[in-house]
Amino acid sequence: MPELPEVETMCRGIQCIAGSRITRVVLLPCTRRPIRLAPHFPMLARRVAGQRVVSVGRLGKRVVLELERGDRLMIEPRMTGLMLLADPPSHEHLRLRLDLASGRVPHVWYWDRRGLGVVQLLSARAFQSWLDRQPLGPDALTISSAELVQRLSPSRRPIKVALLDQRAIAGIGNLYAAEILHRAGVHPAQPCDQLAPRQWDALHAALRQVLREAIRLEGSTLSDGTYRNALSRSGRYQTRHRVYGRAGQRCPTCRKGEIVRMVQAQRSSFFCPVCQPLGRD
DNA sequence: ATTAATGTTCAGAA
DNA sequence: TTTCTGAACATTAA
Repeated sequence: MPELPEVETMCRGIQCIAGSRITRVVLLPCTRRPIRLAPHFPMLARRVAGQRVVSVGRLGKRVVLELERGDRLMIEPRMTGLMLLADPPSHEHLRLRLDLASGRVPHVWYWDRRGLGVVQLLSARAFQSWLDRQPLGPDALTISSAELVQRLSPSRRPIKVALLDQRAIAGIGNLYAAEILHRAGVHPAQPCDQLAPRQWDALHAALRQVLREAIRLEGSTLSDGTYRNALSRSGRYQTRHRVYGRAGQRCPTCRKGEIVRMVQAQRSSFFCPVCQPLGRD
């Protein structure tokens, strides 16, 4: 579930570790199976000890810790991964602890309730070749209107499906795609190559508004309560959801339409048929 | 007790 | 080249 706003919140929350030296990496026991680590992690883990954290950054939906020797600790939270400064809420599943020699906090944790996330330690070269192999699109938070149109409009795919394609644009997941399309008044099934210029403008504006507001409110904590910020506090954007997870309810914007759930690319899409008519306006 | 749903990425096929 | 399908992951709600 962590999408751009949640991952951005994690990065901001642990920003204070930048400059700290990692004294050791501890993989704590978990109830079932270990988190999915790169196969060579145990060997490379020793490399981490003693290195200073140069920067904490976000790459799409991933957290990237840049270390002083150029190594990157790349964390992909997938469904239930979290970066925490506070102690993890339970002993279940993966806990990766980086002990810090300096700074205000002694440890930073990666905790993953279901263990679906991926943690990789990459050398500078491996990181570069990963970037070459896995070209992410421009970040959704900073993409320009022209770039959005240029990258998405040639496709015949439904706009909802294209928004989820990280090579086209990086950071958007299922939840925010639904909210963005609703705010823009665009039907999720509308083919990209059939959006009118004014719809692209609306989409670009909605993209910025929704993501910025979601970051301001520290992301969305759904009913399962898994997602938390670095200090273990819930996000608050879920109170602003207008369509996501609200099938059958009246649309809070127009108060006329009933939110519909449909399946696209094996994912749930939610939209209001009144606010989001199919077609060019 | 079984099944479906959940979000994301990736391998492989059309 | 582009687009689609299915698998994998762990857990829980139905």
